[in-house]
Amino acid sequence: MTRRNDKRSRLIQAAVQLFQQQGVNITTLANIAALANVPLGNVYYYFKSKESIINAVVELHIQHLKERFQEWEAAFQQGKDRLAALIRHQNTVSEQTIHSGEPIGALCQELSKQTGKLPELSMALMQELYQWCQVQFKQFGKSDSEAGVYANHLLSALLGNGIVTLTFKDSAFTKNQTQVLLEWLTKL
Amino acid sequence: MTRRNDKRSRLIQAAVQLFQQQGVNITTLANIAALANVPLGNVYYYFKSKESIINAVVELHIQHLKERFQEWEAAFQQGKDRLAALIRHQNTVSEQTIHSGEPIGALCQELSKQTGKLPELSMALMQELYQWCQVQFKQFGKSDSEAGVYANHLLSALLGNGIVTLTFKDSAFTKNQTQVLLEWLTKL
DNA sequence: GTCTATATACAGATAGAC
DNA sequence: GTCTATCTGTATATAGAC
Repeated sequence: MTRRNDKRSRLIQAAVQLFQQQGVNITTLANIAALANVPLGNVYYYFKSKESIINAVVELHIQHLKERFQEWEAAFQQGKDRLAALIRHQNTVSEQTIHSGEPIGALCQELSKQTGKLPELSMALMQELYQWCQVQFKQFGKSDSEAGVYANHLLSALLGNGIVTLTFKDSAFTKNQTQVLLEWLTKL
Repeated sequence: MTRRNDKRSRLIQAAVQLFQQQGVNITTLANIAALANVPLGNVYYYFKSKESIINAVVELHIQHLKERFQEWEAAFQQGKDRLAALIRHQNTVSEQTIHSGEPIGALCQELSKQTGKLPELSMALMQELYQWCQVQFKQFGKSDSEAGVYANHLLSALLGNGIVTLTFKDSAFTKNQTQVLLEWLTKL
């Protein structure tokens, strides 16, 4: 790993964190540079614009999703169990959700309202999540369209719960929603 | 209605619209003033800061919610039917959701990450929605805690579906989620 | 009450020394 | 490759003429 990549990835890491905590629009390049311990002017050696940092952040989220999906695919044979892992994962990060909300939902909401290529990018991120869920539902016998409806319902519930938990600043909203979704999943 | 209130309410209306379409952080006072046909400098005769406009916008949302709730309470005797009206309402504005998302969820997500009094304000808005749902669930026999869990699930599903529909820019996600929620409600 | 002009602050982005 | 200094644009907010 070169020194170049080291600073670059530190900047991306810092951006991921700040976008999540404060939102994309509020976060300045100065914020990111400061958290990454990189001088402001140097940022432009690694990224040509703020938008290109956003791009890199979304790509990283997609990569992290893929890694997590691979873990669950290796750990669980059944689609139901894999989806249960996704639901439980939400619960394990509930304390973080209190302060920053659900990262992917918040990011997509913000980027979808932007101009330029950002909306498409956020669609790709959401698609990653949606398709994986859909595949898991199909794995245990649901049809294409059923699986789509269920994936939509599951994602909506998870992302929306991020908003509720963040707004009320109370992880109890995540905890009881987790139970409801696990019961729903079991009965499918 | 005095001329003063006329301009003031035009500014609030414009802010409601722009906050919904673009988000709070991106929207400038110049945007709001232009849409309301009020010179920029004049805005400060009616509002002492951007934050006070945000305040007024949230208050208006709360007022609109109360009005809608009163209509549904008058139109339907049963809590179940009232909640069904809330679910169907989401479907009637689905075309708007494609472009701007679900207004209250988006607003709360943004304001909850801000500093100052805005997070409390967004909590009050969400609380309005949450409590009304909870009351309706109790109306048809659910206990306090059951009603809380159901209200949480319903709100999460509705607000989260706003993110999914906005990101994919496809109202089909709202339509099939509406069906799922109505069936879920019927079986409770 | 209304509006123009402007002060102030800070954002994204660049030039160029080292 | 790295960093300082700075340009340029634009946001919030104010001063003050009318």
